[in-house]
Amino acid sequence: MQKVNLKELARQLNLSIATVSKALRDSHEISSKTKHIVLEAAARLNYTPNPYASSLRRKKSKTIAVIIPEVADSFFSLAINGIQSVAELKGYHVLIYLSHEKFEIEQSIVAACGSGRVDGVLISISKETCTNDHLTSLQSENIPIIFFDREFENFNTAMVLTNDFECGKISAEHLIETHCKKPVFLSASTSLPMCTKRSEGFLEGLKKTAATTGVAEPVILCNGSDEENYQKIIQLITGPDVPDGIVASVEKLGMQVYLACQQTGIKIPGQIKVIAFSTNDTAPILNPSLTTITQPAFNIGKAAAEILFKAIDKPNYSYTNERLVVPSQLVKRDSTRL
Amino acid sequence: MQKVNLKELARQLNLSIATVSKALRDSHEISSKTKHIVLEAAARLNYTPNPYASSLRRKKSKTIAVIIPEVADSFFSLAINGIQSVAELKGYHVLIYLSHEKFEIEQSIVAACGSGRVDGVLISISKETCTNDHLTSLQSENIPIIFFDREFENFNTAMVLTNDFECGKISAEHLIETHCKKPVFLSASTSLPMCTKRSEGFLEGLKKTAATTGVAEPVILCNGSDEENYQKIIQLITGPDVPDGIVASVEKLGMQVYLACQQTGIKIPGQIKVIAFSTNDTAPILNPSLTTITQPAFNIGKAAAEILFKAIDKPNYSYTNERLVVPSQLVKRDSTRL
DNA sequence: TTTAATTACGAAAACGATTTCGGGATTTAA
DNA sequence: TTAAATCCCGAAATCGTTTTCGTAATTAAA
Repeated sequence: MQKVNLKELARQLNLSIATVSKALRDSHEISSKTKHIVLEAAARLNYTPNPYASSLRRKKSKTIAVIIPEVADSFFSLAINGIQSVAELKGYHVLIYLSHEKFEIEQSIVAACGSGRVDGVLISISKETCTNDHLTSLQSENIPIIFFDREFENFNTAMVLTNDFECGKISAEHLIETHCKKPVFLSASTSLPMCTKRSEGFLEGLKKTAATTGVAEPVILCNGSDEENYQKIIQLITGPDVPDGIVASVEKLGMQVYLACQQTGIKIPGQIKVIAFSTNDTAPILNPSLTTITQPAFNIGKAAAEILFKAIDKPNYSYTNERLVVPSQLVKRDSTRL
Repeated sequence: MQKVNLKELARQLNLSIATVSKALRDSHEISSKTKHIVLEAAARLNYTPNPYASSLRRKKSKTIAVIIPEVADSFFSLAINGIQSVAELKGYHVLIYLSHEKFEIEQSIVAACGSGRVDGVLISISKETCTNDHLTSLQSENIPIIFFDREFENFNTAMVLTNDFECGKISAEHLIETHCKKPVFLSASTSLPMCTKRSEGFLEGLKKTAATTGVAEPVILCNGSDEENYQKIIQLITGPDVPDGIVASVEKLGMQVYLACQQTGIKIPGQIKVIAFSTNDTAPILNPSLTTITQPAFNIGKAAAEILFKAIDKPNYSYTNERLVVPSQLVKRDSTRL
């Protein structure tokens, strides 16, 4: 019960390989009578075409790659779901790769996507990524690449992002509304546009307040290890210039702010108000419930995949200029209650 | 800058295709001088072998499939990380498939894994799965299948699980210790051994209490949609026979219990104590912090992948008898505080 | 010196599918 | 009745590798 291929199928049916192949693909060259016979035999013998032989000949792998930094974040879990939902419909297979935020790993992954392994790539670049040679070389093989969530600036390709700058601004404004005098922004990276846009938006939002208020350095970089970031947060909230409002640029930093406040006995929102960019559905039942900027992770993944398949399906379609912004939403909860 | 294959490489070097191929694979048949020349040219021309041609010839895809119900759950996110960590080391590619808990989808996914597409499969079966024909037929193609987290009983293959029964028992005992008189267990399924073992363990743990205490029906089935389950929980905690302790068999049910209590104003742990099987790292900062049975999701994924690669690497190795139990841990927090 | 063994390479056959092309048999048009 | 068109099907090339096998050239053994 194995290894029944076209040759064997053809032998049993006393037909040529060519005929059987064409019958299976419903070619007009084959009579419907023959088609029926072939399909019946194929089902009976449990024939499944060898995907690699097919890919080799057709130069189509029916496979896409998704390259993300980690899968631990709930954002990427949801995004994968979105991607899968459209890949499924198109009958495509999905390879998942993790760069672990390392540029070298990302490079080798991208290289492995060449030579026809995949028909297209969805990528959220790593924090370390500083050149785009690997992406360029893939694109020169005519393999479409789409950015989602995290883009690489100055590389011309389609991307699906959220309104990072605006959300940074909104977060600052919301803190000001709730009477924060000294809000700070915890930035996860200085290289990711996703992150810098959020922090720039935050600073923009801050301009509404008098210049005399605020802390000396409203943007605090937390791009170390989990432990380092945690210590930095502890120092921040127990230090001399303690803020009364914190915006966490990524989910994990938000969690760490909560842990740090819990550990040090600092009250949210009494002493410090907190907003986090997060898609975690536990936000409403946190202690206290967490005000979030909720990204449409599923839809971002879905939209990116849809653009990718448009690019795959029509090779002459100029996909590289597509820019889609799916807006996030501020969901006010108790962590910023007055 | 594309499509440089062996033939082109050989032409430029004035060597035969066979020689170039062998040189690249470091065959002993080729002189080291020639090898150097070939390797240099390959690097210079950015040659990457076509994986599908290679797979076709070698009958090895260097790819494994991971089939899970959903990726939304944090358990599976972590498990994927564990799997990836070993696949990376082995130079394998990872295809992710989602069954959405549907048997039909699972069937077609498993079928697609045949005919050499993957060298092995890691699967956590869907709730609906009631026969194993699809798995049998894959195994008859000599493709190893390993269960992780969720097994299918009576199908003889390797599996990596956690100590579900024991943890069910522990959860009951812990509730009794904290003076619960009427604990209940929310079961996500009656078909998944993972779930039934937990509930059986729970009932076993309950035996320590006098038979007169307890609710009429201590195991409550919540296998509907999110909304249906939520309504069921609301009814439970506002009904006539309200429990004073709840064990949620899966993460999501735990979240819904919290939401329901929040909505109805019922106090945790004052009126109801809660334990959830969960790997969500927000447990410590929930309102109140949540007592969990924490599964070693990463290690389960990792261990399953390691067994799979043992099976792949040595085809005569009888992997099907491997049973690995990676124990979970009860982490006591405020939701079961006295 | 002759024979045997070793070294280094190339020709060609796979792997399993798709597709082009050609040609009998049948039907239609002239 | 003959020419042309249509319908079905098969032979063979092809995709890009890997691998077996054969064979010159060189080296070692006799």
